[in-house]
Amino acid sequence: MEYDFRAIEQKWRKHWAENKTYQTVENPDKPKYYGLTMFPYPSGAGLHVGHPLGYIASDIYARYKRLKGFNVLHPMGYDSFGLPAEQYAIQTGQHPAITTKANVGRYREQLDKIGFSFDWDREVRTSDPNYYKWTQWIFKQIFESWYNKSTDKAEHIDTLIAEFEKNGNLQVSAVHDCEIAFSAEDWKEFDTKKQNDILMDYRLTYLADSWVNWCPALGTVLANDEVVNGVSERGGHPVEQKLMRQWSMRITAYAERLLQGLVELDWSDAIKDIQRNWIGKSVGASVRFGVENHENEQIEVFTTRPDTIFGVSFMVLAPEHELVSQITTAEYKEAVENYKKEAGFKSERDRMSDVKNVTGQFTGAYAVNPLNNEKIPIWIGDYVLASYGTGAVMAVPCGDQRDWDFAQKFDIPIKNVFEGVDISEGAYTDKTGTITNSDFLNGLPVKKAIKRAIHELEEKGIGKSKTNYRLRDAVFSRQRYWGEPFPVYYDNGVAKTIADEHLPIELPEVDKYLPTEDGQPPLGNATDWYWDTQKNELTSKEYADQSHVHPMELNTMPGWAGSSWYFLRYMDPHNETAFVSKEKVDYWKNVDLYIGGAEHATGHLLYARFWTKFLKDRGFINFEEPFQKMINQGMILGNSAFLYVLNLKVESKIRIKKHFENQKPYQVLVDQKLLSELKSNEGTFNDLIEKVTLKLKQKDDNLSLDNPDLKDLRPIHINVNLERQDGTILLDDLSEWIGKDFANYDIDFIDDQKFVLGHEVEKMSKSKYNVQTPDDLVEQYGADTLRMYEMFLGPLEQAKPWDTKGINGVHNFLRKLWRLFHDAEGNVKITEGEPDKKALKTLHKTIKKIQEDMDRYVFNTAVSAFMICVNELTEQKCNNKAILQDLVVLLVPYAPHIAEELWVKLGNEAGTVSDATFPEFNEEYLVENTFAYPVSFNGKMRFKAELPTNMSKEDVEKEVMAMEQAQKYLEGKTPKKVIVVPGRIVNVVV
RNA sequence: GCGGAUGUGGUGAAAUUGGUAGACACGCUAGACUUAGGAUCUAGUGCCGCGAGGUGUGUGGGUUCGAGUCCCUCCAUCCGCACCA
Repeated sequence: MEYDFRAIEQKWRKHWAENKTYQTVENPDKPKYYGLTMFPYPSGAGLHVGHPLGYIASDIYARYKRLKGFNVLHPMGYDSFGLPAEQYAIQTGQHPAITTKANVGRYREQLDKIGFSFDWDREVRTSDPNYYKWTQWIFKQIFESWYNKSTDKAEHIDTLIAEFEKNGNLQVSAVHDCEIAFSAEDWKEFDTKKQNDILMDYRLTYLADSWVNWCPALGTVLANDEVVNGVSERGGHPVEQKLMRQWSMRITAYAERLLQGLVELDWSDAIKDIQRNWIGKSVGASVRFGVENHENEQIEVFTTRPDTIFGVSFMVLAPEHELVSQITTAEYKEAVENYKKEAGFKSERDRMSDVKNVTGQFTGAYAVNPLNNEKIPIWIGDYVLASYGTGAVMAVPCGDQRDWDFAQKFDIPIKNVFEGVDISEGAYTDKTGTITNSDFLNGLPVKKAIKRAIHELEEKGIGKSKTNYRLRDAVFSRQRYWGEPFPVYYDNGVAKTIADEHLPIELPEVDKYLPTEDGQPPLGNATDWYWDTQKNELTSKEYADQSHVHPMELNTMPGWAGSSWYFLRYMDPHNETAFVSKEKVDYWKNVDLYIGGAEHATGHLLYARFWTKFLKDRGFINFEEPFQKMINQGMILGNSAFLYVLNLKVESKIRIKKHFENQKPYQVLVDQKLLSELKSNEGTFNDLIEKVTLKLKQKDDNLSLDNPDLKDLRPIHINVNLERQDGTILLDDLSEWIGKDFANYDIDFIDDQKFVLGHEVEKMSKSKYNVQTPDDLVEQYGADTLRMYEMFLGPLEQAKPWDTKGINGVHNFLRKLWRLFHDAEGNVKITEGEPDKKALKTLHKTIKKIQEDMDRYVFNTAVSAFMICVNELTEQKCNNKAILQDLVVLLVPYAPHIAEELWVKLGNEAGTVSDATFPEFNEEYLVENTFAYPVSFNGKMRFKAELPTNMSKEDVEKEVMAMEQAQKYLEGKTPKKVIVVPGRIVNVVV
């Protein structure tokens, strides 16, 4: 019997499903292993071959851990709230829940075909009310918390209220936005509204008017990580800054811990660096400068170089800085206003691309350096950002290149505070050297000078040491329908949360998914979107005028809400009384291995860390990093196929109306073969032009080609699934696929009725017609082949082009494996008895290799090791049961279906191989008596010398030098030196 | 500009601690068998050369008996950040 993968795979998938082979139960007697892959957004396009890459690696590792005796949690679910389903709903009126359900069904079908060991009983979907009930609950916990800097953790808001009642906010050290100071007495005097407003400034999620990234095309605000180069990450739509009342998450409270926590994580440096960069910590000082003629005003600046404070020769404020209008003198009013206007017109994108161009405007005002009372001009300039630091810089042209450029452009004097450094050509930005011209800092090296300067500033009460972060609070509101509703209603403008027992607050039905006519989010279309505080239920807007009926929050939560904690829900997915039970989270703890894309570095991966730390602070879980080790799988790129269209402009001698229609380009279809000829040989191109011209003349004598040029060649994507093995596409397939437009192309210049395709590696995408689904490959080769092939492609982390050419090699390997167990007639042929030495060596070499590769998360070379093993056993004609049995177990993680089948053929109970024991490596079988020493002369390998492994260095040297070949390479000379590394190499230096 | 990653045959790649460069596979060449198949088997396959031999891991240099691996220089590609004070 041949290897019938279709029958085998179907049979075992059914067996696993029926017997719940992969159901996971908490078991305190076994060590736990939690392997997780980033759950997918179920898009309408289905899975392509890039998606399963990470899942396969994760599954292999999970199955491996299982063989190693671990109790394995390996779940899967869906990040099922999101924009595409909603956009589709807007277009078609189809409820996103329906689309989502259909897509999830398709994903599940595709995933099921690949033989994953997921425990599907633990599936979660973020759009499921039973799930988002707890997302809402966690939101409430965050709402009811503040960040206490003295304990360095989040605490319940009640502890803050108690403190306010006792001492006001005078002794509170919190991360907050509160701009007023008040005593206990003041607090008690405040009305409820005022108290709530103040608390809002302390809550870890808060409602505030903030500058947000507004994307008109998507009709929603976006978080900073969702904006890339000034346009939306999804769809590439323009984004503008807008002041809006929004929910935000006070992630900045965790900036330092998010930064420090990275140290302990086993993540790639790339991702850690991206997060560090995003958090953007800089240490320095804040200094207050006085303003001449404005005794009551001070300008606070942040600087990382307080040591250069005597080198300050001007000050620059952001155009939006609040003091600008106050301090600008009458003389400069108009110029300043004009500059502000101009700066305001520039989009963020323009400002970014226009870095080189220095602009600014003098305000007429002067600041006073608090250390030497020197008068310095105050400018405004758009290189200073309102949103970073204090929106003002003390400009030190000798030590900062941008300040230097600015001073140069506007002829502002440059003071040098660095000893023996030339600053005539540019600023000196190194943090080394000695400070001079700086009063008490003279003669100090930079580092000491920084400390000394801060000390002095603090002493004089004009500044203090300060740490600044680039990280901003994350906007948490989205003006969309398909997301978690907030469990919040507004009682006379005061945001109040709905009690836990009434959660989840389910998404209301709406008749359309667009914003309302007065510009409110889609939930504004819902009729039953009012909260009745007497009945404790949602009610209709008809009752809106009743005093106990209040409007609900109209925004929904962003996509990252549900994904910030999903890994916890898998532990206890059906719990109705808690988001996860204490016992279960204490057992499973955090994720041991997380596999997913690197593109979530500043989004999901940061937010999930933030929420985890928060949940730890509030005592709900006992760890503060969600993902201990992470591997970022590389993108699988598509291998796009191309044909080319040569557009030749047609010119008519007679310029009368009827000829205009002939003036559209004459299009010649060119394939790769013709293209190379055209490029390499000018004659071919001239030939072609001549022939085309002839054709035109036949049609109408007045027509000719206008400046034919090979540059007017345009590639067109061809569906890669129509490509044949030899890299061509048949005329019929092509014309059918392109459709009626095909008639416009002249194809006479290609022979054979088939077209040679050109290729280019690009991102896999529907629009490039280069998407390949796993389904076809599973159909053609089987899931085991697909699994092994995806691993065989190369290192997991690396981006690599998808190419099915090599898949035969892996498929052949499985067939060869199959033949090891069968005779020529296809009957099972396995012998009992003691295995021979050679076979044992092959097996144990393989065990060692697989073990080592798993330990360092390398999957491609493990596949090679299996191939080598089977090649050797085939050569040895080994069909010994003991050997084959261990081999089958080794193979379970990679090719579970065939392993199950062979396991049964070996006489074992069906369905038990997943819980077999990983074979023990035994060094003994690898011990050899002799070793073939490579003998090099001056580092060049010349020949090999087979010598006993236990031979001493001296004897090896003697033996080798006595050899005939050695004499040949010595050419009669005496060796200067002979290096012998026992069991490794011999190198002769001549 | 700053930070990170990667550069090895025709292709995907391997070389884990400085020790035989190209394992394994695809492709290709030649051959065997054959109820022509997307089957199996044998031999070959980095480049130059008939050959002995030479040469070879992006470039140039260095350390070393020995460098794909370590150090310095430069180049290319990709990713992230970018007037961050």
